[in-house]
Amino acid sequence: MAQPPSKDSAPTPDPLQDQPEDQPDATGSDRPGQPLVAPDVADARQRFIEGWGHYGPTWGVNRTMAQIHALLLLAPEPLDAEQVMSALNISRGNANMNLRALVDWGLVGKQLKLGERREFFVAEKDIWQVTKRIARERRKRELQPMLELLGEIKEVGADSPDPHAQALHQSVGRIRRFAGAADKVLDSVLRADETWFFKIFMRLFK
Amino acid sequence: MAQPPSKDSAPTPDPLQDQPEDQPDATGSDRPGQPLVAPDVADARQRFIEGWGHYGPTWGVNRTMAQIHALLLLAPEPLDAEQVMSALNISRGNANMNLRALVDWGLVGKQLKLGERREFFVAEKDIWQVTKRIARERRKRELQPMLELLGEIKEVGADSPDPHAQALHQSVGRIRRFAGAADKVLDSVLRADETWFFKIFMRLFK
DNA sequence: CAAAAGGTTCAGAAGCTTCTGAAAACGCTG
DNA sequence: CAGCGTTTTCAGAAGCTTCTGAACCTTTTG
Repeated sequence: MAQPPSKDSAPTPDPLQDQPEDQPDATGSDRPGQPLVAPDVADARQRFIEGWGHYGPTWGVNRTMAQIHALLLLAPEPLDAEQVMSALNISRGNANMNLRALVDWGLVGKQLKLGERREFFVAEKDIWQVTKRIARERRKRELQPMLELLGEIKEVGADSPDPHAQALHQSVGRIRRFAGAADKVLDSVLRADETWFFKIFMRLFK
Repeated sequence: MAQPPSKDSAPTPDPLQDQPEDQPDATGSDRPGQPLVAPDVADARQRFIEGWGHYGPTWGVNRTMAQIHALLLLAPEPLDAEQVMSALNISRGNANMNLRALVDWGLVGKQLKLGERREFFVAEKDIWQVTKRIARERRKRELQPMLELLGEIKEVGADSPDPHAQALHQSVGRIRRFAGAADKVLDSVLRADETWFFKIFMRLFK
């Protein structure tokens, strides 16, 4: 995180490869430049999981959590902890911890099958829901505390002649107005029904 | 990053205090519950810088970078490296590195005063510009590579009877459509003129 | 051109986060 | 209530990121 903006002029920023994961490519296909020969399913899965894991951290979930989420997104049916562990080559503790975190975030649901003691996990597959969940969390954890702080100091320096005090007061004011607006926007969007939201946006930005 | 959603029911999530920074409170004011006695300017500055630094990482800039940015946001006039170093108690190397990163991100500008060899730094004070810069960077670095990956694997499994292949194909399709829409929205917003954007939004979400 | 002032670099230190593996706890079922 | 399959916990290990401080480089000026 926080490298400076890519200065390199390479048009393709970076192949999403992360850790090559010594699980060998289950296929042997060596995808050529042309998309004529479609890469095989297992390969695509792998690439998706790596990509999702790669960008997870910038959404606020760590890499393993994101990989588990990706795995579950692609699973046609619920998986148990054991399956997650072996698919991603992670330890029991790690799997348990991150699965729980995913459940806490509301990105993954626990499912109990009758007559089964194991717990199974299913990902929320509706990406819009996923986005809303994350946005909601981050609003609560980041935007709102910041707003509160800004509210507390918004009057400071209002009527001081000192340029430092004035600069403070003005900056805080500007930021507060902006953050307040953003908060309102977010709130509306998060409350809004998906189709309503999309209808408006699709019209505006098509 | 990536703690699970706050389960604690405490309504005030967390005082933005981060590192108490043994620079003693420059004021001695002990702000009471009521905002009658406004906290003093130096105290407010400090709190703002700490808060900004605290949330920086979730925006993609690290803590020190965010603190420097905050410091510059509140400064009535350009600061040089020395001032940044002593205000935040960081080393020369650290200051240099993070200042440069801020310049690369486009969040801070270098300013040369005539007859001065030192470089001075000014923050972009327009928060909407700041937001756009960050959004633009992240779009380029995260959204677009992901879209490219999704494009490459979008056909995989399309006509396979295997449920794994089908699940893959469907998930990838859903995510790709969503990401594509998000990308278009972002693009429009980023191109758009500030006032235009705000006009529409303020109308929609007031 | 020597000294001074400022900027840059980088190897190692410090600090955080995440992961592992093993032990403990849990909760059925016979 | 013993045994078993499963989940949870946690101390230490591993790995990453960031920070420091000192050496190095560059530019200006007496």
